[in-house]
Amino acid sequence: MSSQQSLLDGLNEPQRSAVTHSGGPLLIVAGAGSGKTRVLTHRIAYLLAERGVRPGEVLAITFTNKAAAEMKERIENITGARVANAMWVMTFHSACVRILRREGNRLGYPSSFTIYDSADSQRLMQLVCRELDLDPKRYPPKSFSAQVSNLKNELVDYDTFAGQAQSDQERKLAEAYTLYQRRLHEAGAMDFDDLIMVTVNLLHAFPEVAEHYRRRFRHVLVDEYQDTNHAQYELVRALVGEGGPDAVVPPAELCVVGDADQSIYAFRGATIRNILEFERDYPDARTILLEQNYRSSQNILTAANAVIARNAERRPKNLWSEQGDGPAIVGYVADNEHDEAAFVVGEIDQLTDDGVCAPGEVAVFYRTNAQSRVFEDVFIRTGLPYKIVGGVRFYERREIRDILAYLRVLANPEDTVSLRRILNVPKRGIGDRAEAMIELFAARERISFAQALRRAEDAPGIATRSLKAIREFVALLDELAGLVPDSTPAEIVEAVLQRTGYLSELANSKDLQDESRMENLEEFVQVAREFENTFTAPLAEDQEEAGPEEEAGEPTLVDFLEQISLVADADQIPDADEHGGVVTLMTLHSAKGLEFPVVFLTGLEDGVFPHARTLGDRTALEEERRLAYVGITRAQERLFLTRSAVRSAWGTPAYNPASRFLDEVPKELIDWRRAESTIAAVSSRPRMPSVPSRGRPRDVPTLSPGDKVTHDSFGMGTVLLVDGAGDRTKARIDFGADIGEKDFLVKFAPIEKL
DNA sequence: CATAGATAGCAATTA
DNA sequence: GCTATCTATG
Repeated sequence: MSSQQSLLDGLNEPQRSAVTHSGGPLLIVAGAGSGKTRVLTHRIAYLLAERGVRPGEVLAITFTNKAAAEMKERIENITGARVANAMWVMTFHSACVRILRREGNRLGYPSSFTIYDSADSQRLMQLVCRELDLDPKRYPPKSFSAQVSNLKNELVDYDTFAGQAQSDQERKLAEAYTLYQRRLHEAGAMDFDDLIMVTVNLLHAFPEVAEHYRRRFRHVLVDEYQDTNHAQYELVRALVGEGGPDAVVPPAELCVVGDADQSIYAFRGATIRNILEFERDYPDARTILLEQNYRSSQNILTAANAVIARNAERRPKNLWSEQGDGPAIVGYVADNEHDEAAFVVGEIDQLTDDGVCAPGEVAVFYRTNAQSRVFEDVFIRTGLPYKIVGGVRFYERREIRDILAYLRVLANPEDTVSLRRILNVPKRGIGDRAEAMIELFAARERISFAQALRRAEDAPGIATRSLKAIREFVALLDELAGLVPDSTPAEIVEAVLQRTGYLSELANSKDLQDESRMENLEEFVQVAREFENTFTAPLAEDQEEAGPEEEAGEPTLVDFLEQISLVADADQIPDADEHGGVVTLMTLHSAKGLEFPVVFLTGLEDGVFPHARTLGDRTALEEERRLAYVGITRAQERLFLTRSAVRSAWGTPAYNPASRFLDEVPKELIDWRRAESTIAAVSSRPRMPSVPSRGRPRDVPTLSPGDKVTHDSFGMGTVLLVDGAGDRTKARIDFGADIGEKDFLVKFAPIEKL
C-alpha cells in the first residue's frame, strides 16, 4: 500500500502543498512542463490513501481522451485498476453523455440519442436554411452553424436569443437556430455543444438530479481550466454546488489546474476569465504556483519566457529549470516552403545518423494543416518514417462517415441527417427529386422524414422507378435492423458493408482512391472488433462501489457509436518507444500537452504564424503568441525555428516578412544556420508571377545532366542533357524503359527536381 | 429523372 | 488541392 511518504516523494514544495491541500477550492497555476499531471494523479491517490475518500466520489475532467487515458493510467499505476475504474476520469463531453444517457429522457431525449459532430450539424443547418428559403449568399449556413455553436457555449438558448435579436441577420439566425434545435430534438440528436448546455440545463431544472451527482462527487478536479468556456464553467459550478445555508449537500472540493499562458482555444469559446478570476468566483480559494520546469533546457525556457512576456494582460510567471542551458536554438531562413521542408528533413537525418535522437523523438509543428503537404512530400521522397496527426481524420473520411450513418440509423431510426446521407449511397436510384418529394410530404403530414419514407406510396410526385427503389431501401434497413439485437458491432458493420452493396461498389470501381477506401473500411471493421475486446461496460450507478466480478455487459451498437463520436483520433499520437518510432507532424494546437526532445517550429512568418486574420486584432494576436509559447515549451533539448521567404498559398506565391515572434526571441539564443534569403530583395517590389495562371505556377528548377527529377505524369526520371538558357531552357529526360526519353521546355514542364 | 463529369469557390486552430 | 454544386448525357 502506498504510504503518505511515497506519494509525496520526489515532489517539490509547491507540488506537495497542491497534493495535500484540503478544504476550500484550489487553483494550481501550472506552467508548461511543471509536472501538472503528476500533481493531479498524486493528489487523487492521496485523497484515497490519506483522506479516506472513496474512488466513486472522484470526478476528474480533462479536455481530450488522450489526457483522460493518460491520467487514468497513471492513477492505475499507483492505486491499481479496480480502484481507478470506479472513478470518473473522462472528458467534459464523455461525462455529460453519461449523465444524459441516464437523465436525458426528462427533457424528451431517448437514451440512445445520436451525437452529431460538427459536419453533421452543418449539414442539418444547411437543410434548415434551405427549408427557411434563406439565400445562402447572405445567410451562409456554415456561419449560422458557427454562431449557434457560440451561443450554446454561452448558454444562450434559441428562445432567449430570439427575444433579443435586433438586426435582420440576427432575426434570421434566431429563426434558423429555433428550427435547427427543433429538428435536432425530433431526430433524437444532440450536437457537441448541446452535450454541455443540455446537461447544465438539466442540472438547473431538476434539483434532485443535481443533488444526486453532488452527493456522489465529493471531489471535482478539472484539468486545463484555462480552456473552459462559459458553459463548461457553469457545468463545474453546478456539479460542485453552492453550499450555503439551504444546500442539502455541502459543496464538493474543487481543484482546477491551468495556465493562462497556454489558453489557445478562444475561438471555441474558451475564456481566460475563468482562470484569471477563479479567486473572485470562489472567494476562499487558494492558489498555488508551479514554476519549476522539469522538461526543457534553460535556453528554451528563456526564449519562451521572453516571447510570452510581450503579452499585456497576464500575471507574471517565470519558468526556470535546473537542467542547464542546453544547445543553442537553431534558426533557418528558407527561400520557399520546399527548401524549408528539405532543411527540416536534412537536420532530422543528421540528428538520427549521429545518434542524437530517434525519429520518434522529433516533432514538426506548423500553424495550419495545409502546411503539412510539403513536409509529407519530402518525407515520402526521402523515406523518412512519419505520421501526421490531425488533418483529414480517419472518422471524417467519406466512406467511414457513410457506414457510420448506416449504423446511426440502425441505432436511432429518426436520425434524419444520417438517414438522408445514406438514402442514395451506394447509388440506388433515389435522386434529389424523390428526396425533395419525401421531405415535402413529411412537412405536410407533420411526420418525420423516416416515417414519410415508409409511406412513400402516399407521397405525390414520385416516379414509380424511385418508389421501387425506396421500398427496397426500407426493406434493406428493416433487414439490417433485424440483425442488430443479436449481433456484435463488428458483425453489424460487416453486414452493412455486404448487404448494402457498398463494398462491391468500391470493389468494382477503377478509381484508385477506392482501393484505399476499402482498406479504411477494413480498418474500421478492425476498430469494431477491437472495441468489442476492450469494452468494459460503464458500471451501473448502484454497483459502482462494489463487485469484484466486474459485470462487463455485452457491448451494444450504441456503446460503439458513442465511443466513436467522442474519440477524435488526434489521440493517435505515436509512441516514441516503438522501434525508434516515427517523426510526428502536427498543428500547434494538437501539440498542446505533449513533449519532444527535438522540435521544429516552422512557418514563422507574419501572415502564417501569426495568422493573417489576427494581425489587426490585439487579443487575437495575444492568443497567437500563447500558441507560440505552447510550441516552444514542447521542446526538451533542441529547438529549431524556421521561416520561408516565399510561400505559395493556393496557387499564388506570397512574400511574408519574418514572424514578430522570431524577433521576440533574444538574439543571443539563436544560432542562425541561414539568416537571410537570397530572394528577400525581390519581396520589396510586389510582382505578379511571370507565368499568368495556366495551372499552378511552379518554381522553375535549375537542371543539369544526372539530376533526378519527377514529372507529374511520367514519374521519376534522369536528366540526360540541358540546352538553351533562361525561359527557353530545354532538357532531355529519361524516364526508363517503359516511357523512354522525352524533351521538355523546363519552364512549362511539370517537373520537380529531387 | 438519375447520374457522371466539369467547375467554381474555398481552407485557421478542435472536442 | 479538395468538395459541393452546376450541366450535359444516358
